[in-house]
Amino acid sequence: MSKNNINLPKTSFSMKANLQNKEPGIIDYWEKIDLYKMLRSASSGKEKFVLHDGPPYANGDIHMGTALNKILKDLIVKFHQMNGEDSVYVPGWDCHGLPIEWKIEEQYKKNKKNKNEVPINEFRKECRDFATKWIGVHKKQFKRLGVIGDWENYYSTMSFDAEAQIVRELGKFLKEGSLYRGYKPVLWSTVEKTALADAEVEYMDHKSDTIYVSFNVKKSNNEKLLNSEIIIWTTTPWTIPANRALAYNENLKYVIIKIEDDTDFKNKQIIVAEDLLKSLVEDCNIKKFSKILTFSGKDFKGTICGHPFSKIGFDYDIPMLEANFVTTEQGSGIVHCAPSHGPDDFNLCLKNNIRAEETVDDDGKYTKHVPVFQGIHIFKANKIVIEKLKEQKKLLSNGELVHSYPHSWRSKAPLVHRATPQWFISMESHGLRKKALKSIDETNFYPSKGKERLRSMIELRPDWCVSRQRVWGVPIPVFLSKKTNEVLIDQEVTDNIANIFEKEGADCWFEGDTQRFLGKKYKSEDYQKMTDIVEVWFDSGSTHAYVLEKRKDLKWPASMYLEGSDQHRGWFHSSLLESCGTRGRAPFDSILSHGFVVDGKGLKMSKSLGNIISPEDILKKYGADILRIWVAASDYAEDLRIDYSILEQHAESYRKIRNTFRYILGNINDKYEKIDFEKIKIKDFPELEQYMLHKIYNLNIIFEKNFEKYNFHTIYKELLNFCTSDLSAFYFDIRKDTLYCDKLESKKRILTIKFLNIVLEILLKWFAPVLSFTTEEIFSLLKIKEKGSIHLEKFPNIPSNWNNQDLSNKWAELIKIRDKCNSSIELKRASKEIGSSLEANLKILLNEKLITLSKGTDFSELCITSGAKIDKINDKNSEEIIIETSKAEGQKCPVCWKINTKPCERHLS
RNA sequence: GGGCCGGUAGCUCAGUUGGUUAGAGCACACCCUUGAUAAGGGUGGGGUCGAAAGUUCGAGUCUUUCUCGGCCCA
Repeated sequence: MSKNNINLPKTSFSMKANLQNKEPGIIDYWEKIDLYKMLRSASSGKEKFVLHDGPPYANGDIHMGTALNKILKDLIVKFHQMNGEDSVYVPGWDCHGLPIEWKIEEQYKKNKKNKNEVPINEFRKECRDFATKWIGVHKKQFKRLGVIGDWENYYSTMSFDAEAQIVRELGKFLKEGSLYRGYKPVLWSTVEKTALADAEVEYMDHKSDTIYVSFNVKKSNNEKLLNSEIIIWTTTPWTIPANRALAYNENLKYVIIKIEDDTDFKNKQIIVAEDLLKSLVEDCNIKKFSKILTFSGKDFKGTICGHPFSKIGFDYDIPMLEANFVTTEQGSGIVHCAPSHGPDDFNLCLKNNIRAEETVDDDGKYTKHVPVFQGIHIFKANKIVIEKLKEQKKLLSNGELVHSYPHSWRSKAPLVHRATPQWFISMESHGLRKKALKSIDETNFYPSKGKERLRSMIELRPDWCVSRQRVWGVPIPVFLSKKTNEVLIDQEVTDNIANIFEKEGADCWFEGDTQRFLGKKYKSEDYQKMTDIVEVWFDSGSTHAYVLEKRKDLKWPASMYLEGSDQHRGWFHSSLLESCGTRGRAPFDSILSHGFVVDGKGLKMSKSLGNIISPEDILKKYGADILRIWVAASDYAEDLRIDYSILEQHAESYRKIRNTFRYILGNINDKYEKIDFEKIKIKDFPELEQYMLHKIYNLNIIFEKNFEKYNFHTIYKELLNFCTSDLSAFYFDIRKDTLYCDKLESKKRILTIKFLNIVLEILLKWFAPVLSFTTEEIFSLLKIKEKGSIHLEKFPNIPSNWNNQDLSNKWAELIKIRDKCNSSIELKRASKEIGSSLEANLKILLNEKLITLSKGTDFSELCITSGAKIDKINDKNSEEIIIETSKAEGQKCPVCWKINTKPCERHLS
């Protein structure tokens, strides 16, 4: 008589998870039953929750950041779905842009092919194919993570309808008048006659002419500066004709010296930064000079200078502007600014209302905007500039310098910054900045710090440059009048272009008849077609228009946009601006941003540090559910650390959760019985179960409260603690005796089984968004529904009558006594008097208050001992709890293993 | 270099408006169990809160500086 008489747990749910091999089968199952479609039809008519997918770039395998992003999205989508909403997720991809263009060009390079000899649409087709290929790869990888979405009907920025809608969106800015043509310096190759992106630039040594040039002070608030000349230093003499301003740093000290050498500068006063005086004096070979005075950079405020060529046609004011990019590394501490030839110069001048203009043309020749030099090539201009400066007695000194300088990766020719015509969307002309700031106020941010971050960027940003001189993208759908150089603004033309793109894709812009875009109203020979393309942030910033607005299964605005915190300057930003410009408000109600994935020490992952972990590695070693736990358990508001010891820890927690399920499944023998929570008569249950139901009630409140704030790591921690502390170490341990040793028909055992069914259902549902695979494994094992899925279920409704605060208070006291008992038992165990707690008998000494409280409580059951007696403590007023543990005497019942001097009452025969 | 954010036990996270010996789970150590068994239970050790200075009767919690790290910008 032993094992045959007891009810040991039995289940087909294995202890070992073997997730890496089991999960793909579950994904196949979801595809087979078409889970996404089932979800949609099951929740049709429900309130929609739309998490609009920010499109990843269709290029290269996914990394941890992408995995984090997609899993987090999936968690939120599933939480809302199980919350009873119609939670729709349509994934998308970002396809246009330079990185893909670059990859194709690299392939060309390998095959000794020249991009310029390939017809543009052949090249574009290769880009399209490349993106298509990676969409396929990504799709597979995302599905493997357990992400449920409309994978068949995904969106992409290169679909014809997207390309058409991008044209329409830009057309709205054009029509409104906020899209304008301006100038901005870009890195330009005069050899290839093209703009280059940073990625196409190689830095190599280059010998430059250097000059020290003087600018005379014309006006100043500070009298002592009058009659002096400001000295600047530059390595690009050819930019002097394009000079429009001088920059100083108000934190530097400057000095006025009087030159006494017998040169062009004899008896002239010059101004330079004090820290650079010594090197300047050496460089310019100044032998004799006297210091007049030193002053703070702040004193420059309001100073106006004259151009060194003022006498030969450059007769305009050169204001001095404050700029913190001015340093004392080299030069004179005052920087000459040509807004058409440097990004710093450009931005500083823009801030001070000095616009850049086209000073140099595509070939590298000065334009008509530059007197004297018009038609001269800039690379031949240095000599002439130096000569003219000498003539004007403005050249303090000149020399040569070998330094690192940008060159074209193709031709190896040196590059220049050159203001080129670009298309901008004005932040001010139609109140775009104001609208965007208002929208930010009306948006919920998770975490809240995102709001400030986005706001400060919008507050400060310059006009939005939406044009790029590239090939792979949507063309800027604009015509310029050849006669007047004016922009053609006609809604009919825009609509016409969009409609053609919708049918044929944007490739047709680059070949064939131009007349078809213009329609009958205009003649193609009168107009110049733009060849720039739209920058990709405008593409993805418009997804709300061609995805949210166009699809019937979605809604505008989206409930949420969710991306990494870098997207405050990226997609959040461009979507906000695009939508505010065209629709007057943000395309989202809320924004959730997450931190970056870093290694176990908080350092970013990099090849050189060798600390990169790929999702693929984790899937192979642990499986997707462990990765999902990592996401759920981490605080996404900060950076998320990951390494193998962290994963190992989560895998350990997973095992605990898995065994919690296994214990339940084993004891119900895989036979799940649905319990109607509303019909439960709570008072039928023993107090222990009532207390556990109260715990569940409380946990549910925590669950709901934290779901509202998207605090998944709190939810996960609470659920894990519940499994570990409340179930495994407490309830399960106590009820083993009932489950194993009571007869099947015992009322207590039946109620215990009933309770296990309740907990099973609740835990399955609560864990489903995180443990998408494991909960599905259990769900299908229970054979609850043919073609069913845990993901079609809703979160449990916990009846309010499970709440029982009085009972909870009482049990808090009982558990305190239990803890004391355990400590006492442990002492006996340490002294080797007993081993198992069943070898112990307890004598519990309590005050009267606690004795009353403990009435009806069997501490031998609670503490899993063979016996427990309660007695009055000697000192009446004592708050103390005294436990005396003794070794149980008598016979061990072969069934329940309790030791008693009398035969076991439950297991007599 | 600038803007923003962050640094609490080995790990993941809690720490309300500044107030008693800084918490949880995991990991670890030891013990028990062998009827959840590559499982389960018990007990216990461990942090002075990135560093320093300051405000205060009192600071993980406020201020300043520094340091380390992350994102964005230059």
